[in-house]
Amino acid sequence: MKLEEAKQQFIDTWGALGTEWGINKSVAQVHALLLSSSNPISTDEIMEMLVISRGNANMSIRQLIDYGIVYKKHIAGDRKEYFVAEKEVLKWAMKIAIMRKKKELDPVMDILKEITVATEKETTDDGKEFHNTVKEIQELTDQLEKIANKVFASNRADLLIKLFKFII
Amino acid sequence: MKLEEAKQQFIDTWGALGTEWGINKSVAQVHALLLSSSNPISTDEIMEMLVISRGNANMSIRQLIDYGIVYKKHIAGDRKEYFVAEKEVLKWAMKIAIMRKKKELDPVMDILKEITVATEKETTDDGKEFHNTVKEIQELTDQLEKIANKVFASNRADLLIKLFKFII
DNA sequence: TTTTATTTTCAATATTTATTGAAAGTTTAG
DNA sequence: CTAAACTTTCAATAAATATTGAAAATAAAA
Repeated sequence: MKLEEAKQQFIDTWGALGTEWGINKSVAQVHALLLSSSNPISTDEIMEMLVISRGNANMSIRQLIDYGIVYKKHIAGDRKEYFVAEKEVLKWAMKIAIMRKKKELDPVMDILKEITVATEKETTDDGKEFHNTVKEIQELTDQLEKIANKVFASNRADLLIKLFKFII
Repeated sequence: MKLEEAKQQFIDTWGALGTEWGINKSVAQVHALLLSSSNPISTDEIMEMLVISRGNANMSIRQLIDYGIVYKKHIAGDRKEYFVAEKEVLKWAMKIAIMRKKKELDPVMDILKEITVATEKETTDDGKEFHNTVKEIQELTDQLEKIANKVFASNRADLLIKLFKFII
């Protein structure tokens, strides 16, 4: 397999995986492209290499920058903006996890909590069972969130993985 | 908040969360509806309560049954099929996790492995750096997969959560 | 300042994904 | 067996989501 082929396959795979998990294909592909490149890349190069429009390239880059996993890089004597991806895997993986948790999971956890409280005083069997179901989900996500928060805060997920492998 | 209101909010929230994570809205809503009900529910009731078509209801139920998180329930003297959701949270959460891992993550891990091997002998700086990036991703996912497999196999994720809370 | 290069925005359009509903298939009752 | 009850399938359609591309905005150079 030639290098360019390998890179292309990586980009395609990343794009497909993103799609399945609710991440825009172009965003995932731009991320993969930047990950697979040693040097900073400009918007024009991204457009050309992924065959996407300027608008799409621009918005995808911006989203990755918002996630904090891609940085702008100024190149002396060039007016264009260049971009590089955070290459440390655990670092960007954690940033994506933190961002998605905050944006998508936290609001749901709040609602689960609300529902749990609101159904506390149900008297019917049906009401009590629903309360218990929601409460169980809420308590489990709560425990997982506490663990996740500690992992995120520690910034030493690598050590934790080692520890976990040792224990289990 | 009235019980019916609470249930509806649970169903809506579940549907929205599913959508964000690549799970069909109707599938997630049917799951939530079954979770929030003490008694088995028929296709007709699902159609009525969620205001969806027979085809959609049928396919959503089937998918949940395929996941192994919803069961058919025969009711004596009734020709209709009724359905109940697995109520034990950890049980269905694990089943969903296992299924998605197998279907969506495992193939990607295979490809990452392939790319890692295929770029082993790269000689250019660019080639070597790409190889390292992919290898790092591959190794991390590999470690996480091993942990996940053990957790899945143990069927005692509850104990592991307690253990983890204790350690960290 | 004016010109030119570059980036951003967003309405229009294309693509993908979800949903419908009626016909075909299946099962059970009479 | 035949009819009725129920389930499944899937082509057609609708809805949601992603992408384009050109105009507007911004920034740098002349």
